Amino acid sequence: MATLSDVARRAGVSPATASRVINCSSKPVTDELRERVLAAVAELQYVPNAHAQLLARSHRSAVGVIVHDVSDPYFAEITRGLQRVATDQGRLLMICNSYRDPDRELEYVELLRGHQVAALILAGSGYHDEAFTRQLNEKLAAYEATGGRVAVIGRHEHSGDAVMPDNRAGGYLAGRELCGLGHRVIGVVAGPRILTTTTDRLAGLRQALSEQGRDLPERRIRYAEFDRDGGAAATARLLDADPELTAIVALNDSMAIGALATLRTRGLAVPQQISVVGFDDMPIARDVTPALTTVRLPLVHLGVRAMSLVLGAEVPAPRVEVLPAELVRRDTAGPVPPAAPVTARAAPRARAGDTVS
Amino acid sequence: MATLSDVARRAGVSPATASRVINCSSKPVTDELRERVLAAVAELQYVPNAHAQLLARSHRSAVGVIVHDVSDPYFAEITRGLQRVATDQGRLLMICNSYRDPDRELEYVELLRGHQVAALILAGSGYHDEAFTRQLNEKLAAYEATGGRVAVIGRHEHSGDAVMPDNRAGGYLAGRELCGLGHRVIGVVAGPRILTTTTDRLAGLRQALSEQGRDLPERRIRYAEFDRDGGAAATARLLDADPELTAIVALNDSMAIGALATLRTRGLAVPQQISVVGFDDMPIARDVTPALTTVRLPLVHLGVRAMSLVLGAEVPAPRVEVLPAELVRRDTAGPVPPAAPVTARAAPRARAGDTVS
DNA sequence: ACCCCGCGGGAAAGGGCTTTCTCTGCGGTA
DNA sequence: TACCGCAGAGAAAGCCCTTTCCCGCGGGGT
Repeated sequence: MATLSDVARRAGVSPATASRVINCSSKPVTDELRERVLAAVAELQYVPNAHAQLLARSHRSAVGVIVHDVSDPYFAEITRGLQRVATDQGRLLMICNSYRDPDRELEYVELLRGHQVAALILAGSGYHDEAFTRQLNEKLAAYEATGGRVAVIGRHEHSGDAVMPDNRAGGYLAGRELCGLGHRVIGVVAGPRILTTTTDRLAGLRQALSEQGRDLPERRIRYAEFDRDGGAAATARLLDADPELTAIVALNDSMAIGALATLRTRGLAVPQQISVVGFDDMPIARDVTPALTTVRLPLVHLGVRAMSLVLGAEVPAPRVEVLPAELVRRDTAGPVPPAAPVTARAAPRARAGDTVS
Repeated sequence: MATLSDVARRAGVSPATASRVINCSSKPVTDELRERVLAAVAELQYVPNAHAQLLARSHRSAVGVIVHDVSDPYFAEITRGLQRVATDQGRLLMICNSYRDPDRELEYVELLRGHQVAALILAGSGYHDEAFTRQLNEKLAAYEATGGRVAVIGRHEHSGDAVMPDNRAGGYLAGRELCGLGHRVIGVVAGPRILTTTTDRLAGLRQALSEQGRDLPERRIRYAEFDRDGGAAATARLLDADPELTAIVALNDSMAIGALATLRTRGLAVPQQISVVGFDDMPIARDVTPALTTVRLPLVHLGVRAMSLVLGAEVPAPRVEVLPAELVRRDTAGPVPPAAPVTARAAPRARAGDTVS
């Protein structure tokens, strides 16, 4: 790799001058030398060593982001919002996937700290895990003590800036909608119970039901991975255990899509025989058939706000912004059926698998 | 930020010793000193400055990846494959989105070079653009000249290692399938014509049709963005121009989903009135209704192979691996309808928009 | 004619780490 | 006892860049 002194030597100038030309420093350089340096850069295909630059410069520019999984549309949307603001300010984003592994999350905090990021954003659910939360907070505090800025999205554990989707209100909206449609026997396809997102959404749902004098017994909740296959499996278990079900709330849209797949396999018509409500309103929700009724979260905006907080002026008091959820009525939630033909749902209809050629 | 010398001072040892302990160097250190250093590290919450390390160490460890958009499932799957191999080898991945902007792609090559990545992987379609291709090749050549490894996925422009999905064969499979089902009037919902992926897939399709003595006139092709909305719009234009259509090939699954949305809006039954074949077999393909018949590409494997090539031993001759496509028959492609009721398809049926509360 | 100022350029000091080289002091061998 | 070798620790030389500090020189003011 060509270095700055290679360029300087070739141009017949000192490294200092070469550096000044390359970085468009305010210090004036005569046109002739400038030309020579630029020519040398082009000939040698010189690219400054970013690590040396970051070491020599004092100010930190990159921002670290830890999400559960960028390829999950929920985080993809949030990340889009983060990117937008970061790009506007000429910041580089370092995105890390924790894959919902708390240990990996801790490691990434260290890693990003080591990479001298100016700020750190943690997106995704928190964990009901005392020990982990304490460790994380220690690490974040240590980072903040050295001037790093931190914001979290959708998790309460951190004491600093936070942007929160209103998960509880969203759960409440889903519950109220189904109650309004007359549903009394509602099952829940939930994410891992260790995630605060799961419990927050459940709490809102529970509140809506209890306002109608109904409760949500644990046997009508199935916990599984927060993805399509988790939703499909949980739905199957729910149906097996409770054939009376007239509605299912899935705690995110991926799980809802899995639920729809299971219902289709079992020949249950949505929403005629059973209703489904999802959560998040990810882009695909409108494209499944029937289109998914779901709770919309302003995902992109969540990212925009978090990045703005973290790159904005430092304020004494930590800021917590709660962004509202809203119900999006599409085609998977309908009135409770007059009488559910119990026999139909007990017998899974075989569905032809994919054929591949 | 605490530095190594802070740690050393606190432990009462030299920076050299501290470094050796922290990096588990092969040089022996007495247990007592080791203890002291470790204690100091913990107390100071010391994290090594990654940039200083990369500067001091000679060997490069990170790998750079340039994709069009990680949140696009096509690239998300490829990236999953890349990650898997990289993680196994303890490599950090730097992932950059070019958003299909050639200039940004060029910039990212520089950026990653500046970050001293050990290897560079470019995934996604190439461009039919002489000037750009030449520039890119120059930059890549310069990088390789300094010991960098390069591999491309799904693009021909680079002369070195490459992993290619068999786009042409995939297009052929889609065409043959529809011909076999009796379709004669086939429309194509295509991505941007500047992308080689588009033209390769089209070429295969064209070949399949011509083997049946049919051709694929340009008026039955609509080029649009390679995403859901592009597919929806292109399908609308296609239907308006050619009501005789009995089948549509979408050149990727996102576009196919857009196509299905448009067909649903217009009240056209799939596959009874019109068939649809997608491309890529992204995970959501099996979950739309009807489930999408599509051409499967081994996306994860594409990533696995590319990373393996680039991290494996250097060989004199550049390697080109072509990974096969296969047809996945689901529910969107059926036999050509006996007689198409032309009137039905000319009149778009209004569809209720989402209602939000 | 002299002094001072300011401009354009270079020398050199870091920035935080790794690693080679050097040094000290110990145990073992002849 | 004298010498060699080696283990374990530190000193110091980079890695590549930025930036401050300093110096020489030419032009304007008096």
